[in-house]
Amino acid sequence: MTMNTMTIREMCDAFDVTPRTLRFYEAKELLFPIREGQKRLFTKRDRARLKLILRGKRFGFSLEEIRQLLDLYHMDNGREEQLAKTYELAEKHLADMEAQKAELEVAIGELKEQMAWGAQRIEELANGKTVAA
Amino acid sequence: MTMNTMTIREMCDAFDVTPRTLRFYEAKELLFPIREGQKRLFTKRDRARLKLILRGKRFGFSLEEIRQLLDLYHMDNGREEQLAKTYELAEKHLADMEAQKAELEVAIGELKEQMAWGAQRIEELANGKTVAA
DNA sequence: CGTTCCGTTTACGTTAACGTCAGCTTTGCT
DNA sequence: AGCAAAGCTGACGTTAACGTAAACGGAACG
Repeated sequence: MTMNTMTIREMCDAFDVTPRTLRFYEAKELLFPIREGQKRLFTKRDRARLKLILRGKRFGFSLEEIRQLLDLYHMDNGREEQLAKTYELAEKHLADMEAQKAELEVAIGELKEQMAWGAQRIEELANGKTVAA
Repeated sequence: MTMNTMTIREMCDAFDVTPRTLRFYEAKELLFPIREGQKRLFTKRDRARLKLILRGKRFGFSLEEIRQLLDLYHMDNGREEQLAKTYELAEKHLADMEAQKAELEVAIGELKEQMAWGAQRIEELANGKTVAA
């Protein structure tokens, strides 16, 4: 059967991060690799979490924010109170992300406009040069 | 006629930043307020740039990246070479932003799924409690 | 005319997210 | 047995993006 855990190096290669980063995330309680003697063994759960961590980072969330969000992905535990709070947090982040998406669309539109204008300028310059030459 | 420049405090109120931030951006050559004696006066151009800076930050670009991108928004100067380079840079950023948008859409979808699942759990808990009470 | 703001410069402090280095086991070859 | 590679634990260094404090200048007000 396929080994269900990965060494730190395998993780680094798979996710393109350094060992330091993985240890750092463990220290910050974002990952919980099990120990075989001294060595860390990363489970499927760790891999799922790391994937979400890296994604979160790309969207500008802090590690602390991400840590809280990750609770959403193993909601199976925790009592009602905690569950509800986590859910609220998720709602906020969802709103955040949708706002971000909307703004991103605007920004993309504007950038495209600018680029069209820039392309025009460049073409004009090219023509001018050709003619002048 | 409406005064075309703003003091540092007016800027802070308008954009919700601190004076320190504006001076910092000036030091980093992101803004170029004119001077009336000692005091800074921010022009319409500065306001447009600041708006773009803050937007860029929300998308996770560094100030240095933003500074380079800002050149795109006053492309009127600079010769062909520089123009082309700036254009290339813009293309990269555009690709970046579109990739970010795509990923964001996936992430939003997944988060929604998780939240639906979480809502289900919460409801079950609520029902269980009601019955048990 | 004193003081209270607003603004300025200079400079050191801070936080997040790692990088880097030293020194120590453990493990796999040979 | 010997030794290099891989991992581990501190612990200090680094960068970006400001925060914060000290010390000063002009102007507006009672």
